[in-house]
Amino acid sequence: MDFKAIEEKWQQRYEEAKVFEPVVEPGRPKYFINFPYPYMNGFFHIGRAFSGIRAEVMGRYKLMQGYNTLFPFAFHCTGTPIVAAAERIAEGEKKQMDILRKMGIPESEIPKFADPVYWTEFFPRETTKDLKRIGAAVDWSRTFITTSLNPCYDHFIQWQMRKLKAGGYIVMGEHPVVWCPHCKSPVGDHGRLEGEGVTPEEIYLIKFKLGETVLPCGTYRPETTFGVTNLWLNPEVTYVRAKVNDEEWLVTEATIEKLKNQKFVVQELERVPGKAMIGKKVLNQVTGSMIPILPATFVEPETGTGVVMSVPAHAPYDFAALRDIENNLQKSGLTPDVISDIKLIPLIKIEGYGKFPAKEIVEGMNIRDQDDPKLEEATKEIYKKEFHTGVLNENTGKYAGKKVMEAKMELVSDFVHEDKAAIFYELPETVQCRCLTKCVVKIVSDQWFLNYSNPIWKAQAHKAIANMQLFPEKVRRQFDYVVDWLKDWACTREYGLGTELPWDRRWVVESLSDSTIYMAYYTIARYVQHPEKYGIRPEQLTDAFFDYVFLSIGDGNEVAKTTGISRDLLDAMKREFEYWYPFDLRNSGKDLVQNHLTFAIFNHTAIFPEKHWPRGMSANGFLQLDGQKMSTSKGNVYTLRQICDMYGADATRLTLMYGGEGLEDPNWDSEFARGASPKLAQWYEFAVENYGRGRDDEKFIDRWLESVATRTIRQTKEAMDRMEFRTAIQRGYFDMQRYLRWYIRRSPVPNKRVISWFIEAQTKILAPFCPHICEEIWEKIGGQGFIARAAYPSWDEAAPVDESIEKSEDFIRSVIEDILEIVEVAQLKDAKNVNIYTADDWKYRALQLATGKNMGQAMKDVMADPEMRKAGKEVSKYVGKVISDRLVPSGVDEKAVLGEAQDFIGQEVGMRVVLNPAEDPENKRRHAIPGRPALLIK
RNA sequence: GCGGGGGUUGCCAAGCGGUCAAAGGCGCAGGGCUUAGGACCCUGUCUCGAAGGAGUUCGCGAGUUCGAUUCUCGUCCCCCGCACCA
Repeated sequence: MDFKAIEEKWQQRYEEAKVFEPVVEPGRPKYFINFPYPYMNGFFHIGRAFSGIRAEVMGRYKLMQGYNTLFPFAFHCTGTPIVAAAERIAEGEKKQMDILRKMGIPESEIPKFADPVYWTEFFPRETTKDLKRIGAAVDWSRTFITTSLNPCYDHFIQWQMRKLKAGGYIVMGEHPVVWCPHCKSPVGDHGRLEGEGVTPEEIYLIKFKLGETVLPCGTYRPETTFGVTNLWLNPEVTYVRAKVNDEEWLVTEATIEKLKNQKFVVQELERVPGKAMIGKKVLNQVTGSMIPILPATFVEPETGTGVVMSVPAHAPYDFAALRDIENNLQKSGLTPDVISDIKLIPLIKIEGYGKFPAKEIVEGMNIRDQDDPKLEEATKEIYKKEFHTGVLNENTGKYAGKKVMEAKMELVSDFVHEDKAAIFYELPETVQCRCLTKCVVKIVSDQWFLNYSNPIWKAQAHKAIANMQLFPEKVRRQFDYVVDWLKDWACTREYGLGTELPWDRRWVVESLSDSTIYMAYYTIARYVQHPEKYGIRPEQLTDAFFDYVFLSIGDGNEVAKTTGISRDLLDAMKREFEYWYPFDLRNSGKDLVQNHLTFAIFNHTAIFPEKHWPRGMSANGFLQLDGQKMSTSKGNVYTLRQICDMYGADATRLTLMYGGEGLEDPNWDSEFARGASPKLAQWYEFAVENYGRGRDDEKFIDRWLESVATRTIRQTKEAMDRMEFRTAIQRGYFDMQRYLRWYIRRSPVPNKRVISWFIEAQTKILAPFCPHICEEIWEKIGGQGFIARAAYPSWDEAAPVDESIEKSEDFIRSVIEDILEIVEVAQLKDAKNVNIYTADDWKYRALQLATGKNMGQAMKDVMADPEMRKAGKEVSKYVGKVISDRLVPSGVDEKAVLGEAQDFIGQEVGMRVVLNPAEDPENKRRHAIPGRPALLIK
């Protein structure tokens, strides 16, 4: 079977007939589904294709449900990666060129990628091809790219930003970033050689005082200020006395640059060798005590401020260093009295440790000195325990009795307000820029933020979520959590492709911020993106235009006049928006719940009235490849194009959708993919061969097939409604096929009406998953139009599932299985004859009377029947079994069913079947119970 | 660490108080389709079993219950996110 030819044939027909380019049809219910446009720095990845095709399958399903369905698609080009990659190509960087080579870009084409604009042309074009190739039911008349390269979209984003600003949703502020001092720009993950995922962490500078000089000690644990016994300075390091804001600080040289980057005003005064400070006494402003400065070699000048406070009761490093001094007082050059005053000060109680946890762990782990690497582990252990389970002691004043976790922020805020501490940012690990420079933390000011921390806005977002349909329902918690957790989002960048911030042209709108309400743009894209048809020029897309079309603000005639767009065209767009909006569902990978999808919710509530807020969101896991996580290092990353070449469109789609559902990571099963085409080919052949053929008389088994298929279609539809596509394929394909196989076994010549009905239903169920082959079948069996637009299978509510028929069939199956098992176990391969004895009538009656009751009541009711009393002992034995095994009557007329299926059973087991013969040589009949006839095999 | 999602028989995966040795798919084994078969159909696929049965299983450890894969608690492991970025 030539799948490729079939796929191309139908893709062409789809395009010619504009099957997926819906137009406004007033009165007809619509369904608008979409998918976050992919970023165009490469081909469409198979993992992303999984999420995209889920949306597309849902769209196709809704179309078959009768909805006027819109599934548009666009391409994201905003941000730095494309620009950065193009620059690297321009520089001839091998690594970047290899990436393109690996994608299959011919050598001669590579130089073109030195221009970022080329990326934005090439990849959207190629991705479009790939999506058409997979049969994606996309309305391509609405496609576009982002950034100023698309002036119409650019105007739309400018309108959006002005709208948000006018609404008070955009504020100015500052925030810490990872910064490259050489490139003079923030360095995101993709711009780093080292330090992926590292972000600035807040640390606290506790101010100790030596006269008027402040010694700021960097710490993650401000609560331990209550237990400081001394400070540590590295005697081998040079310190600097400097004017910092209005105070005089003492810090290491390396700290000076860091302070400057973090908005401290710094003026260096003089250099001081660390050694000179040893032995001096400083004031702990929090406790009021005077403590000495002691020497420690573990103090690194690059970390924190190079000034460290010592809490030997709770910090293993401090305890070890202090012990080192005691052990070798001479070397430290200190007098004994300095040391003798130092007493460990406990301030946190935790379970499993005594008063001095640091002492215990250092001694317990046999840590030799302050340079012992085991200290790292000890510190982590104590920190974790104390932070999560620790309670502050009475010597912590107003914080006493509180948990460390809870008291920490309160105490920081108090210290800072009392000028006893300052907030500072530090990188917990080294970050190296691609230019080889070591990165630092910089506080960027004049930065524009989307004010997601605004509680009123958060409340709106919660409200929107509460009214949304979510798949799977489990993500609701996550959405609500994210809304609460989200802080202000820096929505502008200094660098990269995008839309200039309309009121401050230095900035470009950041790439997640230009992607929040663009689904609205899809509704009018078929007009504004096609000047050749409608003659709309970008400059005509004024704020008044968008206000009118999207928000019904302003007078149509006035807007037509000022924009120069005809009133008719204007209103056509307005109608289009009002018909399609809000969107019904947006599907993506689960990673976008925490940012993009939630941003979309926020921004919709800010700009649109409630009736246009999103109706639904859905999320799915990340595609694994044959159980392996996809990653470049494993070399198992595939593009949609590659997979499609290997397996074909329908097989790829079916395999993807059978890969999994819910939030768990789905799996691409190559074995399944390999077997998919033959399976589909087989269905094609069966359908075409059997449709409209068969006998006319109706048998028991025909009703059985109708019954099980009806039930299964219903289950399939329910799964489809919830986007549970794996379940839908399980029920709607594999279960259906299993039933069909049994049906054919029972009745090699099918009933004409039933088999034709079944073939139609099965093909339609498969159609959203494997559209091409299903179109082909549909055509061959004389279906009207495209199966893509045919009505999804339904069932006759009046002739519902017939349980007794299904149970009867199960009964036959179980009898056959029992016979085969006996033959197997008793090694009766040569048996020729099987006698089947159904249970005595009284057992059916006893079952009827006893079922669902307790033993006493059951016996009473059964024995009330005089007939029963005759059988006495046997009756009580059977009733006992009914109760303990919770048996229930099946309602199957066993004699009749076996009579009907006698020949079939005989044929299946290869024996002559005799039903209820008078003779019973081995006295088997008495073992028979309802649902379980006795058997004698000879 | 925090928030969320998970750990089921060779693999993928359903089940979420009794009907469960646990659906389905894949893989594997045997048989059939009177040549072949990467097609298709049957059968089997935890262990034992010369009559349809019995036993041991659902990350690990406790508990609730007449009864737990399903509920509670503890514990270990895996995935996603923790931001300024696509």
